Amino acid sequence: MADKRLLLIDGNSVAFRAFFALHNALSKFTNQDGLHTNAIYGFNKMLDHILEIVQPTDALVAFDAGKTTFRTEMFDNYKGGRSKTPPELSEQMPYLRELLKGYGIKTYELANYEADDIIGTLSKQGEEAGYEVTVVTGDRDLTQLSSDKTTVSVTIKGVSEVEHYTPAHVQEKLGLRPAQIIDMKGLAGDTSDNYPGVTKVGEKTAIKLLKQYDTVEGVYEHVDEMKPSKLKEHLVEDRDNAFLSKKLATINRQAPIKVTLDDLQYSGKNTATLVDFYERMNFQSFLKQMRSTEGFEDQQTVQEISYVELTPKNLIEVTKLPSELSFYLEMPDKNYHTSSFAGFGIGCDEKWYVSRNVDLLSDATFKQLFSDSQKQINVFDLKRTYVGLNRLGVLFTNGKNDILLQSYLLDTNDNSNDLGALAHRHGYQDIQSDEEVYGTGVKRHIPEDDSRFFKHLATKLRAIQQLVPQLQVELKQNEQLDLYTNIELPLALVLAKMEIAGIKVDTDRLEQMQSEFTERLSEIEQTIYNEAGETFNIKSTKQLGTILFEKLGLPSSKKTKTGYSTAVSVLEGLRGQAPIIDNILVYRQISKIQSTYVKGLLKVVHSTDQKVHTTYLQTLTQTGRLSSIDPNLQNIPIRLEEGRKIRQAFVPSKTDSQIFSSDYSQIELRVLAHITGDKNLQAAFKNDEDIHASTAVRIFGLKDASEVTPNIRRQAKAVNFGIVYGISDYGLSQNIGISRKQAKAFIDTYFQEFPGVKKYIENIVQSARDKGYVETIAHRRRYLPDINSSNHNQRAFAERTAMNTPIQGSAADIIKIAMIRMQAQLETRKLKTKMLLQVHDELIFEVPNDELEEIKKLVPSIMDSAIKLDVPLKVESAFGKSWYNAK
DNA sequence: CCATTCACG
DNA sequence: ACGTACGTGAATGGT
Repeated sequence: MADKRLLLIDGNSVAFRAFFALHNALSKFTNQDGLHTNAIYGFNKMLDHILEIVQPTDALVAFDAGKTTFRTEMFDNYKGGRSKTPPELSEQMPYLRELLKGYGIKTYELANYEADDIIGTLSKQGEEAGYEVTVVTGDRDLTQLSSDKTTVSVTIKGVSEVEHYTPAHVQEKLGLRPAQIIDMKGLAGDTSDNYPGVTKVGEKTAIKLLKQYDTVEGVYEHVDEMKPSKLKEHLVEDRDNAFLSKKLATINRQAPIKVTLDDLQYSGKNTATLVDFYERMNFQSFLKQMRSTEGFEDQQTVQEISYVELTPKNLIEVTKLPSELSFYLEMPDKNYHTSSFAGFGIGCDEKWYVSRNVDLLSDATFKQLFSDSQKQINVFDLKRTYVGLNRLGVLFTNGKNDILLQSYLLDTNDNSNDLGALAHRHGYQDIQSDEEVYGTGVKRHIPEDDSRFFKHLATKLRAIQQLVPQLQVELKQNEQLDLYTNIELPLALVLAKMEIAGIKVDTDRLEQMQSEFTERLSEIEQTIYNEAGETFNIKSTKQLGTILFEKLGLPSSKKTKTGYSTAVSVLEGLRGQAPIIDNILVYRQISKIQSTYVKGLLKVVHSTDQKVHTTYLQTLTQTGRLSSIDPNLQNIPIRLEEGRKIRQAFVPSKTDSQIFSSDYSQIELRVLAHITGDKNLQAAFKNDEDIHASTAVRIFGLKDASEVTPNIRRQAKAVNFGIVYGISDYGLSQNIGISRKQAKAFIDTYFQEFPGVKKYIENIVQSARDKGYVETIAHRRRYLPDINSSNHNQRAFAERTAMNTPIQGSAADIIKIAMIRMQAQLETRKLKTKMLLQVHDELIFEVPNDELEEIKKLVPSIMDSAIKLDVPLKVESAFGKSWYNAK
């Protein structure tokens, strides 16, 4: 084996081969995010195989830079007629580059040149520098590069098997020298690259001619001597084509590449990067393979890091740190309102201070530090940190960069609660995930070994520092700095304060409800057992299905993956056919209230203050809405009276106070009117009309609102909802129980009456196709990778999302701005009123009676002026002695 | 750990 | 011809 071995891979061609080799199994190769991975997988297999054989000292993967090249300039139909790359393959290309990064192999592309030319140029340079060169490709044209120093390996049967072309092998297969490949292509042309060659001349004839005359030039020098024949006529006729085709087939071996052989050293793969990558691609077999490799543990370790353990004695040192710092507070449980504290770290520029003793944070040193406006503290998850510090009696007012919040804004999928995983996704490798250090499931625990724990804390601080400038640049590129700085960052503090405030729960009321429901449930249960003729678990859809559709022989309509559907919509269709149906519906309703709301809430009331403290997830939803967990206070019942009574248990924590609630009226349709610019929709809001009624007038062609019956209004309302959700005739027909044809007619009329809305829908879908994402008013961004999918369902879903996200998301932007201004007003006016909850278009407060008059004016005025739209925003308010009474 | 159901906007 | 409304979280049963 030579000392210097150069491996050159044609990235596009191998990826293409890999994709089609595993095309049958396409649906099996998808990761957690729905990304197809078959080409990446196949490419990886090929790489492992070829690296084993070649053991290169230097390596590069070349990619095509784009459609236009110097060849398309020579012949504008070059590669014309080729069907475009399937989106399921294109979506994999960026990840292929990530894979190669993990393998430590450089990639390169050059505008106006194909990957072939890069490879031709480097192989020539390599030969001259004394390398043994191996070229890997799926394209046999490249065999023109084979020589005594260069082997061209062409993938066959899938991708990991290759056929090695040496000059001898070319001779054996074709009877030609490698250099004659281009002459063969000149005469025969190439259908896949769409250039013609000579009419009626294929590979066979071309080879015969070349054996006699050696080259295209040779053929034409002697064409006059040939006996008259059809072949001769074609040769003469297509002379120009032959020379052009030869030129097109010739690989440029002097492309103006910017890489040199010195850049291509190959020193083996980066295990940590690959493990992370394989996890994201869900490549279990490669992961297993890596774990079984010897020295895996060693390779996992990140770059060394030093730290100082903080103690009361050296506490003073943190005051001497520079003004911009990283801080991390470790709370092992998911719920930070109740979690224990494991430790913390602070520092910058390789001076990392760590400790398990969180009591140190309560020292005046830190109290001063965290409210010093001259300092800027960077963290991962500001809201979590704020609440944690608050529990330790420390007010945290100078948080600057929250890398969790920032990476979520950059890509809403990037919302993992693991700093290590986040860092890896942003290309920073010197950190392990919590899972790796703390373990998973029941085995998860903070290491007893100080050095292991402290090192992990220090690497977190380092990762924060490294990522802050990078994310800053990316936010700026996306025009999202304003969204971060003026909305999400201040909102994090507002939310923290709301969570800390909590809402008081009347547990006596809940317990009273619990015993009432228990009694009612056992009565209904008995009736159902009697009607069924046996006892069974009513909560089991499987058992219930058997009883209803087999034992009682009721007609089953809808099925689920696992059996009969027993959803409400199905049961409602069976009403009247058997008395058991009504009882089951009532049982379901009551037991839902009982288990989720009565028992569920009682479980999470804090015994210290009789309150529930929800956690808002600020970095979860794909639209920019908040979500609420543990408990979820955004889905407390309201539609049915039975459930609505739950709201009686949410009460003011102080005497002589009220629960006050303000909500935006029709905010999504108002946002729709603004974004689409539709004049008719805007006029309805400007005139403060009942929007569903005026929609009804338009789509049913009525004279005026007086002709709108409740049923017609209901249908118009469903159409309005449908528009916001990204309408389909089927969806609408299901929702209001009409035929699909009728639904389609409604939609068509709607678009005639509201042409601006129609135009918007067309434009937003096109823009999503072009850019790959959609945006809200405040530049919140959602990527839609499926918008160009060849799968109809996925594509249709992405199109509906493209319509809905700017609307739902802009409404979320608006209420977030209102919340920030509201909290600011409460503080500057030194009011005792507390903002407690947000339910998407509604804010709930606890208001002392003597502030009620002020709040009644203040809240709506702030909410309706949060943002200036082309239509007015409308806010409605109510208050009472419980949330139930605030209606 | 996934599927189903149902609570909310 | 495809098979559907958009965004969430919690409880439960069953593998």
